[in-house]
Amino acid sequence: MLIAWHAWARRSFPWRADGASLYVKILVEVLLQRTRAETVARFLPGFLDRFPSWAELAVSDERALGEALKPIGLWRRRAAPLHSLALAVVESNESWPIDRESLEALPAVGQYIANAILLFVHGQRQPLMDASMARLLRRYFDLCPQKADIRHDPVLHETAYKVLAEGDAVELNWAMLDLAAMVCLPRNPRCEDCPLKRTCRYRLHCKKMGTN
DNA sequence: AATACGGGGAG
DNA sequence: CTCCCAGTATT
Repeated sequence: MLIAWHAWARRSFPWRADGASLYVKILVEVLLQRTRAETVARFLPGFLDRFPSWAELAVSDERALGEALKPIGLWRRRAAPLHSLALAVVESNESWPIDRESLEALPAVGQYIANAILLFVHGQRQPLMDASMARLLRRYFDLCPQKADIRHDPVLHETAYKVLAEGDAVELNWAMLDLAAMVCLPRNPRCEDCPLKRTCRYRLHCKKMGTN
């Protein structure tokens, strides 16, 4: 069982803590883009020291924000959109849209972060569909991706919604992300250590055809 | 459908 | 040294 495994193997991050603010939860999703969670975990305290809220972020100098983001990379890519997002959030008095179209119209918000907002802000059963969750689902269910872009792959998303249909959607998301990050690795997956190895379709596929 | 963005960690 | 990382915006 995925949740049973996660109960003892779960990774602990500041933004997963009970007291984590909505600001921290959404902000980190921007910081986590193409960036290891452990890297963000180390970087976050100092960043929050300087930018503790949407308001502080909104009134900050964009160049200074870029400088602050340098240690985790993609700083030029993140600074402007993040600053614009902060302005929009303050302008709306921190009330988040509930429809996907409005959310994805926000700066720095794409398919993934829109789902994160629907999950964390509105409590909807939405998948945090990143590259690693896509890999996990593709392997476990032996899926053939319809699209090169995981964000618009109906098979991946339908499968994810089925997984999230029952139980704690947030915990299930974290469990899948953690399993993908620690066991279902991109190159050398540790299948022998996997809690799902009994039912995973990837093991057979793996032994017959090698890696993928 | 491809690419750029980016510093840092793991093998 | 190469590959990959809780993606997004642009071409």
